Amino acid sequence: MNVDTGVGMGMTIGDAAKASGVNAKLIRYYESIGLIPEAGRTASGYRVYGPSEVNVLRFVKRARTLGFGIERIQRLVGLWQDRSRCSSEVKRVALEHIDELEAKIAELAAMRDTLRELADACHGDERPECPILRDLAG
Amino acid sequence: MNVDTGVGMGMTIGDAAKASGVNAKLIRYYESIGLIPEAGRTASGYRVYGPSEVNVLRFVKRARTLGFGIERIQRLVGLWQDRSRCSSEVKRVALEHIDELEAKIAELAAMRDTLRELADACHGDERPECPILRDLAG
DNA sequence: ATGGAGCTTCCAGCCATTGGAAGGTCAAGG
DNA sequence: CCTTGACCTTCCAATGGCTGGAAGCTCCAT
Repeated sequence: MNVDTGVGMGMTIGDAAKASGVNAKLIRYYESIGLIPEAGRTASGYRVYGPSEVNVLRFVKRARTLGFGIERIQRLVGLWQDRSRCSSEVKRVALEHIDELEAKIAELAAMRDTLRELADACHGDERPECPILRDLAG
Repeated sequence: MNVDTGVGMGMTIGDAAKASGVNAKLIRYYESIGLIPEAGRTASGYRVYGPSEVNVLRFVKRARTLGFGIERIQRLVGLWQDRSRCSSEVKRVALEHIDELEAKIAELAAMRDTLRELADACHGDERPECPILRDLAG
């Protein structure tokens, strides 16, 4: 492969996957939903990636690791590539996400706390009597 | 409606929904995936529910509220209706779920902590410089 | 020339739900 | 008796963020 795009060596989707940590299937998916722009193609139809596309993929990967949803990542990529951005906009996106994380954490922690209490009260032996089931049965 | 099933009044799916807190659509779905047994039917094909079916629905609802997945709820319902169960089995199911909740909470909390640090370091003003984007860009 | 690795597209499934369309049924009011 | 409208039925599609597989094409080394 190694198609010369004029600004450096082009890599296949597999190479871009290795370089970015985003697997090939997912790269195609991201392209299909418009999260990343359509990749260039060789004459035979293979997608071609350069260093800057790989950087975008790495950015997306890191953002996903932090739990951002696709839509927000789209906004973040847009801001990242906008030299006249305000950091306040970026911060707002981050704070929104933090709020959602907090809400989810609180929800899960409430479940855990309730269950912990019920499990602590359960003898966990061969007898049928069980506070967990008593609670679930209302 | 009010079909006499011989053990009390039968209710429609809408009444069962109101009585259990599980909406009609979801009741049908639960039946379709085998979480709950197939409901009886009137001559004209309407599903019929009695008090014990409503109790199962309430049990399922409560278990979902505690975050249990469908498969585990199936096990819990089975144990609930098994008079020769061991409470240790119920407890094991609960503890498995607690472990998963803990893992998820830890994952989300790690995201939140990282983001909080980045957001705290971000000026959030009209300038483009932003630690959040710097982090994401690697 | 052949083999196999890698590329292409498309389709389907995961989880637990929700929404909608198209059509049948029931009870109340005129 | 007939209409209205609330309810019921089934089926199909979408959500988010992937993952897997099938069928077919291309590239490169042997």
